[in-house]
Amino acid sequence: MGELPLTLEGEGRQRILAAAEKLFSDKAFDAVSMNAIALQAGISKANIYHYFPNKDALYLAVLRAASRNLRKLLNDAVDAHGTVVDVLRHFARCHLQALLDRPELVRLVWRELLEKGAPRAREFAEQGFADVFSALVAVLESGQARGELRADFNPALVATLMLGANVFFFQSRDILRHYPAVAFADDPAGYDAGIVEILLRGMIPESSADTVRA
Amino acid sequence: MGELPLTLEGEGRQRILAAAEKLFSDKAFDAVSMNAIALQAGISKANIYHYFPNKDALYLAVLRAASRNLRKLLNDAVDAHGTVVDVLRHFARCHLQALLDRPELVRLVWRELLEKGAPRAREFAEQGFADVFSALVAVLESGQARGELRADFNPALVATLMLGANVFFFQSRDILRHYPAVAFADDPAGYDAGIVEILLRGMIPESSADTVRA
DNA sequence: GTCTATAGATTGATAGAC
DNA sequence: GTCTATCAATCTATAGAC
Repeated sequence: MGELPLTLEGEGRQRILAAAEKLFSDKAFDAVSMNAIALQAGISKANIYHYFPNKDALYLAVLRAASRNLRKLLNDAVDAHGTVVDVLRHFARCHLQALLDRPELVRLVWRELLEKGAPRAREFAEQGFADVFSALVAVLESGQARGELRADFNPALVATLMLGANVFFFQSRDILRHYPAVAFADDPAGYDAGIVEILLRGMIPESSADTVRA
Repeated sequence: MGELPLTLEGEGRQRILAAAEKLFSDKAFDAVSMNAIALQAGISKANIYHYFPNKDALYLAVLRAASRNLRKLLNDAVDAHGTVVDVLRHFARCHLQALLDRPELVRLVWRELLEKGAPRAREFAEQGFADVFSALVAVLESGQARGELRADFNPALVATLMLGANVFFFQSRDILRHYPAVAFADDPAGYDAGIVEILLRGMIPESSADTVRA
C-alpha cells in the first residue's frame, strides 16, 4: 500500500492540525498558545512554523478543514426520498446527529460565527450555514408546491426555527441535563421526532384550531 | 441631590465595569487585556487593581452584573395576562426583545455558557437560563391543564424549541441578513409572530392533518 | 524536517510617589 | 485614589545547528 506523496509530506502537518483543532475547539484563539499546540502534537514549537507561517494561518487552516468536514457531514442530511414530511424528519435527525457526532468541529466553527471582534475567517463558517439553510428552505418550498404543506407560512422562517432548535439543543444539552423533567437531553432522536411533530401538527387541539386565527 | 455614598465610592468601579463589559462581550477573556480595559475606561491600568484584586475577579464581577441585568430584563416577559396563547405570544416577543436590547450582555453570558474549557462562572449564566426556561414550561403546562393546548406534547421540549428559535435568531441575524429571501431578519416582532403561529397551528393543512399520524 | 536557544513584544500584577 | 515605573512570566516568531 504505497502512501500518496501528499500523505507523506502532510503527515507532520496533519498532526499539527489535529492538535490545533482539539485545542481551538475548547478554548478561544488567544487562550491557545503555540507551545500548547506543540505539546499536544508531540513536536517542538519551532517545527510548527515550518508548516505554517504564523498562528493566524494555522488557525485559518484548522477552521477551513473543520468547515469542509462539517459541510460534508451535513450534506448527508439532504439526500432523502419519500414524502416531504419524511424528508423533513430525516433532515432534522441527520442534522442534529451531525452536530453531536463532531462537537469539536461545531464549537470551533460556531465560535467563529459568534465572535464579533474577530472576523478571522467568518467566510468559511458562513458557507456551511448557507448550504444547510438553503437546502432546508428548498425542501419546505417543494412541500408547499406539492400541497403537502400549507402555503401560508414563510419557508425561511420555519427553516430558521428547525435549525435553531437543533443548534440550541446542541449548545444547551449540558444545562438541560440538570432538569429532571427534561428526559430528551439524552435522546436526540426523540427530541427531533417531537420537534417535527409539533411543527407539523401544532399545539392547538384540532377541534378549536379555527378559533385561534386572528 | 446628595449622591449616595455607594455612588461616590463606586463611580470609578463602575467606569471599569462598563469598559470591561463592552470589551468582554466582543472578545474572549484572554483576548482582552487589562491595558485595553484601562484605555477604554480612561484610567490607568494600575488603578483597576485598586478596585479588583485580579483579572478573574473583574471578569466575574462583570458576568455577575450582566447576568443580574439580563434576568431582570427577561423576567418582564413572564408577567402577562389573558389566555395562554396570548401569554405565549407576549413571552416570545419580550424574550427576543430583551435579547436584542442588550446584545452585549447576551453575548457575554452566552459565551460563558459555551466555553468548555473555562468554567469561570457558569453558575451565574445558568441561573438566567433556568429562570426563563422554568417560567415558559409553567406557562405551557397551565395551557395544557386548561385544555387550551393539546396534552400530548412535552412542555419542556416546546420550551426548548421556542427559546432556541429566539436565541438562534439573535445569534444568526447578521448571517440571515445576507439572504434576500429572509425579510424577517429586521423584523423580530414579525419573526416571533410567525414562530408562534406555526407552533400553534402546525404546517399541515387541516384537511389532511389526520393522515400524518403514524 | 526537527531541534535548542533566544530575540522582542506584551501580559498580569506590584511598588511606591503623590 | 490615581498615577508612573517596573517586575517576572509568557507569548509569537526567528536564527541557526544538525
